[in-house]
Amino acid sequence: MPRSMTSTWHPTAYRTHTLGQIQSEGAGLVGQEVTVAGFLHASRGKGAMCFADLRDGTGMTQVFAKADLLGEDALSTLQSLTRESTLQVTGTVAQKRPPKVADGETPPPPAYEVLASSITVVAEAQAPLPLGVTDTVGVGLDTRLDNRFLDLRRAHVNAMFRLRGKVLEFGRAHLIGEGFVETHTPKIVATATEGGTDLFPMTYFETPAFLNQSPQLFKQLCMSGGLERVFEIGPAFRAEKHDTYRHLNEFISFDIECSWATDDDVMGVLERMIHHIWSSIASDPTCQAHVATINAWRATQDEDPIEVIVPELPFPRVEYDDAIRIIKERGGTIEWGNDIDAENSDLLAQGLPQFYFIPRWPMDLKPFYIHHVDGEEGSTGRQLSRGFDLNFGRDEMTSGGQREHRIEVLCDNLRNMDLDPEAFEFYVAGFRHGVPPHAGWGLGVERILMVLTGAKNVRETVLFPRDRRRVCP
RNA sequence: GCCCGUUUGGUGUAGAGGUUAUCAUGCAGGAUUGUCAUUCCUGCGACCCGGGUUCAAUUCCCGGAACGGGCGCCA
Repeated sequence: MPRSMTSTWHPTAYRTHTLGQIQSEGAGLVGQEVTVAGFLHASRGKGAMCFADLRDGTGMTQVFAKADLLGEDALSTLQSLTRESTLQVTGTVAQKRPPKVADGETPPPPAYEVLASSITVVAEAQAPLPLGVTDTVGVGLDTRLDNRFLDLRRAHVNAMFRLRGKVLEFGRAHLIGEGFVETHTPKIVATATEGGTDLFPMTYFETPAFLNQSPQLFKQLCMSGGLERVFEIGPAFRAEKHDTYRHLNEFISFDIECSWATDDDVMGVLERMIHHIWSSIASDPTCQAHVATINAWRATQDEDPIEVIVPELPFPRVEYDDAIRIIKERGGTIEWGNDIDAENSDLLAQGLPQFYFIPRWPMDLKPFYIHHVDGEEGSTGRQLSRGFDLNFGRDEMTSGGQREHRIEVLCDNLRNMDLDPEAFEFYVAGFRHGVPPHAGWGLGVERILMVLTGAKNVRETVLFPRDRRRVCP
């Protein structure tokens, strides 16, 4: 499996080096003139000298300024510049004087700074800031989201989104390695794709249309089209007026569909992919640095550090039938045929500290496109399906299953669920001229990120979340 | 959609029927400093909106708005 590529930062019109390079390549740069740029993270010193911490996307470097090198005017400009202003600094690289350390303590590794010879204020930051980028005082989520551009400058928030990118990178790499092809399906659709959930209506020229709730039906048509193994990472829209820590009205769904496969086969794909993501993050130094940044913040908030614990393969499987029995044994109120609600999920999750599958749900709890095998019945004699969920603790990460490829059964399912096969003709047609048996799943990217980063609210894992009350920014 | 709660400087908070409204952070000015989350001094800055009760409401009551938590449903 290809490792994550090491990124190369080329010089740009605004800088010769990144601030990260000043630190990582500092020994070789001492005495050399460089131009760097970034946000003014902090500045100290109002007298004859000034220490300014400059921050860019790669790290932080101290700029040291004295009047004899920089000039009186430029020095006082720097000293009066507001936090978070952007500036460009030209100067020579030098090794920082090591800090005083108490006896017995080991001195820190050498660090490098820029002795400023000229500065350009690019864009001044208005004060006061709507939220403090470097402050350790807590900030309410709503204030943060209203000012997300500033919130993102905070180290632990920035680290969250860099980790998000890595999760997608590792997940994508794993699926490509298993022979899956990346695809895109339409987000503007003419009919309700699955029924059940509320959709956002829109107008497509003169035709009523909707934002797609999932790529489900289209990725199945790809199976009919012989693409064999596809995946898609894309948005899904749900007009549900829910208001919880784990729901969004726009989220990113990580979907696969796989031909000549059963539910058990694609559970294997899913657990191998998650295992790959976790083990890649655990062994990637950049990711570990992001985790450390998040943990440094958590420490200031009296929160326990997060740990990247690579889950063991295979993940536990607790069939629906057993899940109901276990919940009852633990005192939960539930009947065979009920969905497993949050409270009962808590009971079930006892003793299951990580990811676990719940396969073989009752057929009448699953959508029309889920396959069933005649004769597979639960303890009450009712028909089971080949649908499964993947949970972490109480939270559902994935739902998936083997799909119904038998056209007569598919149409029966539609009718049994009060849906009209005519309305799904574009989909049903795909089963009329030969189709492989197939299976797949959809994984909530944000929910996976909650697990990885310890975020208690799904909104933390999305740049600009869309929820019941928020469409802006 | 249902239930519960919250709303105090830019940010995060404490608090009480009558206070100079607490603390932290921030901001402004000053002193100190090749600093390492500098330190110290001085100052600035707030009770969500409407109505009611009361001699007096930011505090109690009602309504609204905004936000947060729980549930349903889902990924």
